Amino acid sequence: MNAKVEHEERRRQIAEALLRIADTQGLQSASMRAVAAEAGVSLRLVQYYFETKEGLLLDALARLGAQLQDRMARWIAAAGSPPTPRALVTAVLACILPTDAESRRIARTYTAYYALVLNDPEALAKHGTGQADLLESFLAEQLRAAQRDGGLSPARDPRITAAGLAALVNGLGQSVLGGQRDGEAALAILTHHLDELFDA
Amino acid sequence: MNAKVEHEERRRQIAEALLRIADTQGLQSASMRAVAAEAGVSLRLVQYYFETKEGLLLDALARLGAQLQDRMARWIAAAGSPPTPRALVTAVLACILPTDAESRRIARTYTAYYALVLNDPEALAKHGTGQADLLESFLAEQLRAAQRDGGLSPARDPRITAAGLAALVNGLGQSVLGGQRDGEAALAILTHHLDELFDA
DNA sequence: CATGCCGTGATACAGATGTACCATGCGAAT
DNA sequence: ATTCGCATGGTACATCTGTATCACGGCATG
Repeated sequence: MNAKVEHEERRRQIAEALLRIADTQGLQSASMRAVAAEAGVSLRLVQYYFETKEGLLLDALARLGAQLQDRMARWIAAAGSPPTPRALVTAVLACILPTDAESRRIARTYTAYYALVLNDPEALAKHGTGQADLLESFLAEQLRAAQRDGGLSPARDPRITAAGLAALVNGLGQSVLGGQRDGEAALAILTHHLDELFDA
Repeated sequence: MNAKVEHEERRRQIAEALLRIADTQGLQSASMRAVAAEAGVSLRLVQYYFETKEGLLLDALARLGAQLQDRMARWIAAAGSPPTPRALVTAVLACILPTDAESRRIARTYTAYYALVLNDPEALAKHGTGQADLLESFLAEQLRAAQRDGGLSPARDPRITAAGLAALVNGLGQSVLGGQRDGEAALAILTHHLDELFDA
């Protein structure tokens, strides 16, 4: 049916307007009216397609997660075929770092949500740990594969090393968003650490 | 003069009420009226001691920074006398990690400010890079000292390693606040990485 | 043709928020 | 004793926010 397709299209249009505002002005500026104006629709329509504001926020957050997953899939695909474990780890981590417009947008928007979700324990339980745990598991698995291939010292603990790498890129991303350094400097620090990890 | 002392005392009382709300409910819940109620004073007094809300937010942020600096000074003092460079690095990094009530409070409150400041470029320039750069410089200096003492391989780049450590603890802190793991697990990951750094 | 549902618009409403204004008490200085 | 400045209280005001309500046109189905 055509109506349903347009429905989803409208929801996407409105949710992405919200994400655009969250990126450029922060979530506290994303009022229903501001989202409506940004999306070029009336306030009533935002209400119509998302009954409540919480619904809109949650839907947009889900779309943001999908966008990040898309980006990661693209960077993984660009890691070569077949990719080495080291290439996969490098791709995934570098992909998260705010080095270009898209990753900066995603990082900034995630940060906007982060502070909001920290004081909402139930939303935290639902959306918080899932993606991050998945990332760390993936990294740990690739590190184990690298150990089997001899590209990584067997003395390293894959789980702990994976957690450290994930935390490192998150922290580096924060420093980039905070203006402490630019994306290239952060990437240089990351690759430096990866070199030390895989060459020792 | 007594009046001035009370003045500062009132400002402290009100600013700490703001920080308490930012910690427990987030900065978006820290309205003038909420701060007044939390501090046990009238709305008019909050206006009187801080002409504008922005002034209150900035003052409270400065106090938060001082509290973190105090905590770091205490942890440095507890690192032994004379402390080894490694002990200093460990103390400073572990002190930032949200492992007890105070550090969790500071980390949560900083996060609340973080999202707000990200979309205010001028405030970002003033408060953003200073503390973080200072921390990294301190860490780099201690790493150089460790290299002179033979406790750290001279092959490591102090600046890059210091930046990596700072980013690591920030990222670990994020994961703790997000509920991905508890403070002890984060501390275990940090000490594991420090062991690998200093023993290799 | 009539009916009724769906998308859309305009607007109303209640509450919150930052700030401004007026008033009052009180201690000190003239 | 009067005046003056500071600390404090109460409250008004304009604006914004999320949500609810009323209204209208179109289109399909009976």
